[in-house]
Parts: sequence; C-alpha cells; structure tokens
Amino acid sequence: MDYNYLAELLFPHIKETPADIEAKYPARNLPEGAKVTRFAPSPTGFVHFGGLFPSTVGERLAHQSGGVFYLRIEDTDAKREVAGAAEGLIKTLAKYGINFDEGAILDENGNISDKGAYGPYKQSQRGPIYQTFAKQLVREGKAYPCFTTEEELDELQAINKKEEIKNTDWQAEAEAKRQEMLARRSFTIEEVEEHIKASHPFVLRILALGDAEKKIKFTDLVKGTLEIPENDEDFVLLKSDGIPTYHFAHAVDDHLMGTTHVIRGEEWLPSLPKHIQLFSALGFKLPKYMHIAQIMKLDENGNKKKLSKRDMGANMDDYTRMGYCPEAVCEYIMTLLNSNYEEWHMQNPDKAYTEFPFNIKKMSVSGCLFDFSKINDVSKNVISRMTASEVTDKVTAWALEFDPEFGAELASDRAFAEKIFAIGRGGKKPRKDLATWVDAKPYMGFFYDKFFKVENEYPESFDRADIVATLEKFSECYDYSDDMNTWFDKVKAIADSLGFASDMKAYKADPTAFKGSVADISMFIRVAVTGKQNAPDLYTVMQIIGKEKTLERIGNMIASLK
RNA sequence: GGCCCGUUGGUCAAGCGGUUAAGACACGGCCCUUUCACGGCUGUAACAUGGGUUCGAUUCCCGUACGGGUCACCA
Repeated sequence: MDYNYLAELLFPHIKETPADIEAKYPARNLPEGAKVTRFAPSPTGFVHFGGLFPSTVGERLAHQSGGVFYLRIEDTDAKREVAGAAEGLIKTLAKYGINFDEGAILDENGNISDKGAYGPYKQSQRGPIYQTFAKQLVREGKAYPCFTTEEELDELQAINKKEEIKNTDWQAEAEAKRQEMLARRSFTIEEVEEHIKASHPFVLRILALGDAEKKIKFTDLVKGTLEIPENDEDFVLLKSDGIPTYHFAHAVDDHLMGTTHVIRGEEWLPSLPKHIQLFSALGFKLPKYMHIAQIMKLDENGNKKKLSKRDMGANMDDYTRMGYCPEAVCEYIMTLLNSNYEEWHMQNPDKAYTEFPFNIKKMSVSGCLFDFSKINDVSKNVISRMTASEVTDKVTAWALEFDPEFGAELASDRAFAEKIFAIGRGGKKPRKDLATWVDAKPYMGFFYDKFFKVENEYPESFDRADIVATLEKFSECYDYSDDMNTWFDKVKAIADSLGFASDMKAYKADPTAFKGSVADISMFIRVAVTGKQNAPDLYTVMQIIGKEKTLERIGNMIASLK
C-alpha cells in the first residue's frame, strides 16, 4: 500500500512536517537536574483531593529542582467540558500553593491565556500539531484510518458500558474485539478513497505491534520495576472530529513541551503499554513516570474505595466551606506524601512546608485512607501557631461568607474579637481549640450576646440554694480591677463560706467533708457567664466581656433560678 | 473474567536477612490543673496466609487469599 498517498488522502490540509513543529519547540534551557512537570486536568468540574495530591508532587518536584511547572488543559472531550471549570480549577489550585510558571493560566483580567513559549496549552487549540504527527505515522504505516462507526462497535462489543460491566461475557467480548480489530486492519486504498469522497468520518488507530503475552520491564519512579504486557490494541489516536485521545495528546504534548516527569494517578498504569508503544512509534524519548497511589475511603462494607468526586472530603471547595485553612490541607498532604514530613516539621517548627526536602523515594506505593481525625490534628497545630490577629482575620473572612450573622458580629468590633482569640495563644503551649473555622462559634460564640445561651444545666447533685448564694456573693464582691489572684481568692472565700473546699488537696483527701470544691463554685459562675461548663479561663473571659455584662449574666441566672 | 498493582496495630507509617518491630493520629489510664484546652508520663494494639531459599525471614522467591485499578472515538 502506498502510505504516502494514504496520508495525503486522510490529511490533505496538513502541510507541515514533524520537523517543522519540532523546530518551534526547542529543548528547554534549564540547569542540570531541573525537572519539568505539569498538571493536566480536563475542565470537567472542581478540583478534588485526588487531583490536588499529584499536582502537589509536580509542583514540589519542579520548584525544588529549579525546573518548570506548567498547566495544560486537556479539553479534548467537548461533551464533558464544563463552562468555567478551568478558571475555577486554577483559582482553587492557587489557594493550595499550586502556582504555575507557564501554561494556560489566568491573566490579570481573570481570563485564561497562554504564558510561555511551548503553547498553545489548551489541547483544543493544538489540532494541526497532532494531525501533523498523525500524518507522519500514517506515512510510516504505523497508523491507519478506521471507518467503523461507534454504533457498530458497540454492537460488536457486547456493550460493556460501566453499569452492565458485571454481566459482561468477557471472553466472548475479547474474541469479538480481536476479530473486529483484524477486520478493520485490512482495507484497500480504493475503499478509503470512497469513504473520503463520501465524507465519512473516521478515527485514526495505531497499528499495535505488541504481543500481550510478552512482558516488558519498566521502571516507575514510585512503583519500582514493573512487568507490563506489550500493547496489542489498535487504540484510537485521533477521534472522528480530528481531536486526539488522551494517549496521543499525552505523547505529543509532553514530548514537545519538554516534560521530564509525568506524574499521574495509578489508574493510568494499565494504559502505560499504549504510551510506550506510542512514544516509540513517534521516535520520542520516554519521560520518567511516577504513578502515585490513590486516596481511598471506606465504603459501607468496610472496603477501601477510590475517593470519588462525590465523597466527603473530595471537593476542595468543601474544605473552604468546612473552614479548613489551605496550609493545613497542604501539610496534611505532605504527611501522606512523605512519611518523614512530620518528623522534619517537629525539628523545623518555623519553616514552611515548601522548605521540606520532598523525596520521591519516600512516597508510598499503596493507597491510603483519607483520615479526618488526622487532618484535624494537623490543622489544630497549624492554627495554634497563628497569631491572634491572623486567626481573627481568617475566621472573620470565613464567617462573612459562610455564617454571615456570626461574621457581622466579629467584624463589628475587630479588637474585641482579637482579644478573644488571643486567649491562651502564643507561648510554648498554645491552646488548640480550633481545627476548622467552623469550630470558632461553638468555642467563643458565648462572648456575644447574640449567640450566648445557657447550654449546660447545673447538675442535680448541687443544691440550688448554694448556686444562688454563690452567684449573689460573687456579684457583691466582684471587682473588675482585681488581678487574677485577688479574683480567685474571692472565689475561694465564697467556697469556704458555703461549705465547699477552697483547697483542692484538702478536698481530695476527704471529699465527704465538703459539699464540693472550689472547682464546683467556679463552675457555678462559669455556667452563668459562659453558658457552658467548659470554657477558657474564667477570669480572662470576664476581663474581656467586661464588668457590666458579667454581672448582667450572673443576675439573669440568679433570676432564672429563683 | 483477562491483565496490572498492592497487603506491618483502628488509621498514616518506619523497617530494606539477625530490632525488646520506631514514630504520629485515634483510643484508654495517670499526672498537671478551679472547668476546658495545652503539656508530661503511660497502656491496649501489627508483619494476610501456605510453601520454599537461608544458620536465621516482616524483609528474598513461588503459590493462595483478600483488597485496589483497568479493560471507550473519557480523561
């Protein structure tokens, strides 16, 4: 068969040669060891945790090595594309420290535009480039057109669309596929001419040369040495609309754009044979690959499942809503990515996670479970290191968006809010009350009359009269200008006067000798003032809300008890 | 079902032929403490399984089980 003629028949409009294109994509001038990585999402929705994970790896590897990290938008499937998704993706990524050196990124007007010399970075704009390489493959007899329609294929293949996958007769299907593949490989130039004349659409398929029974050894930077079968499938390179499939675009783009390390989820491992054949057919050098393990969740049967888009913890926008600060998420990701991160962080408490020497070799081979209690712990630590001013700003900003009533209160008197958040902050052992901004209101909402309510009843074991007496005595002797010791001495005095132990040691030595202890007396007052049995230091609380409000709340409590 | 990958406490994980099998989170106890939070101490808890190789296997090899992924003109 005259492949040159076939190529002209199929791609008459393509005049450039691969060499012409290569000339436009010169090798990058980077220092030795610099890595070029990319994040290549398809704009079909929001960023999810499973996407942030590999993109963090790419970003770290590139920037740690003085290389380049770029964004390529894989919009080759018009059917699935969601308007505005790409912009959303970029904004969300930026929040988590994923910033691109080049690619289809946002300009100052918020529109996506190319930055860098290796574009275009949107695959939908690269049609002629792919077709040039496709034409070359046809010329070399490595790819061929297939005029079988999708409908015909479905019929032949016993329709294995996901839902029915369990009922598939796999063996019959495999055989049907093989027959079909063999059949479509044999055609004459005349047949092609006729189809083209009739404007029949076609897909371009690669001519698979491999034998799946034969295994090749392949080294993945994360997974180690793998044994994978040769590719024996005539997979599609160009869809009938002339747009490439992922496989073809991956080979052409990553080659031209100079990607040194392809970082992607391990769900891509099964298609690796395709990529290996393709790079070889194209005469491209294979990049290094890192197939990283998936983040899992537990399903209702207790089995691990890939964390999917709809799962709790998947959508990164949910983290914003749930009040997680991006730093905490990033640090949590680092703990999953490199298990020695926590150790490093303990030794370098003041350094940012970006200073951590990220190491590919430390990456886990198997998928891990998403763990909310762990991210909460990381987050508590992150927040405990912030200043009161930072916390105030962040909580307020969050609340203004997701809890406007609360936000308005915080914003109405910033200094007041900051005083509250300053409680127990700073120093060597800061309080760790907040894992998320959502925790703020339950923690300190009582400072505001609007959110103050008595949540905890007094335990039945105490005599109402003692409670009332405590509150009345305290009201009488309370002096805002007292220092903490004087203040507490007064509380102790009340305890003594009512038959409660003012000395905890004495109480513990013989609890039966007292009605209770000064701890209980404090609790009586605490419930009146904070509405809760548990709260930050009472003296400090009173200092912040002021004498008037303190006495008012105590007065209200007395009234309600009578 | 074929193919590929994986399997150390509840979770994340050190370990890379000889260890009392780290550490973190979670959980329990104790201490500190006027509550809470913090902090300190401490406890429960693991090498999926069967064969090899070896003087010796959590570590190496093979099988089994279990789990995951994948089998599109989606990425």
